[in-house]
Amino acid sequence: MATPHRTPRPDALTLEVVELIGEVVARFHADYEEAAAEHTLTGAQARLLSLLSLEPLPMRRLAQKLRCEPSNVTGIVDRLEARGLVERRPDPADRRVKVAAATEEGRRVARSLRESLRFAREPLAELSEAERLSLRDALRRMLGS
Amino acid sequence: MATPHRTPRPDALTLEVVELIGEVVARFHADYEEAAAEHTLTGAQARLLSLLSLEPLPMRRLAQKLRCEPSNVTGIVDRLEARGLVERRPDPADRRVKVAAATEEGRRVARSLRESLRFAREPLAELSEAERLSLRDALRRMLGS
DNA sequence: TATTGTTATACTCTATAACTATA
DNA sequence: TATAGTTATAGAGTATAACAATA
Repeated sequence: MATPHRTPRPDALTLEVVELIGEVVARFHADYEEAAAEHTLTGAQARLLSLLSLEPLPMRRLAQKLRCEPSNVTGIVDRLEARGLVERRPDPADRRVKVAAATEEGRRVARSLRESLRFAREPLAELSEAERLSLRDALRRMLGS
Repeated sequence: MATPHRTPRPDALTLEVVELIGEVVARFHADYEEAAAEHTLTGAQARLLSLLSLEPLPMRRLAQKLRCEPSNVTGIVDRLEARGLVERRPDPADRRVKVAAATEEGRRVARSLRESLRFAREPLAELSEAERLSLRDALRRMLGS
């Protein structure tokens, strides 16, 4: 066979970058979970609350954004609602829809959560502005945006 | 008060890079979970198996590497062992210790898992070699290595 | 006494399927 | 009929505490 691999085997540089990204991902996640825990939130709760702190969303949309089944969203919103961080509102246009929205307190917690994310400061602080710019451009191109 | 913030508020560029890293993290995770699911593994099982495909490790060390409690490792190894992907070996030097090791089949699955990680190819393929080099350097510095 | 791994327990997240109330 | 949200269910991950075997 002339082409033993359907897709090209990544070169050494690519493999190293993948490895490094894996480490960054692990550190980012650990930081995020830790910051959530400091606010007595689980990671899933923190992610949902962060989304709602930007704009209210129907349950269905939340499930899409969180890449999970709609039935899971019910429980997560239930728990946040029980703590007064989120509320469910009716949608006047479609009475089947429930729009989840962060409360004042919910937005406060989301802001505090965002600011306690050390990842924004520590590892990035190691980089010069030029490095941050080139990092930004590389990430943008990777994400195809 | 002269200094209203204990830590400096990140500038706009830093915030954008954090945002982008968040997206990369999300995509990486989604890819990883999907690749694991294709092998009928959960994310946690895939991570543990990947670790063991490099070298056998005592249960305690596994917990440290996975950043979780040792009691959790018991269950994950149980499930992988039931499928013949991992085995527990005694440690001759300390009879309290059990060393988890990937079986031949486990290493095969780990290799297949690694190769099915699209993240290694698709987003990085968008970058030129020079961009990958500068991305590597930035990531290295962020991780302090 | 301290440490390793396990068990028991309780909670959360997750997907699947069935249900309800709307559309 | 189709859709939005919920409920019921079961499996998996997680932390905590208590335990047995070994150091």
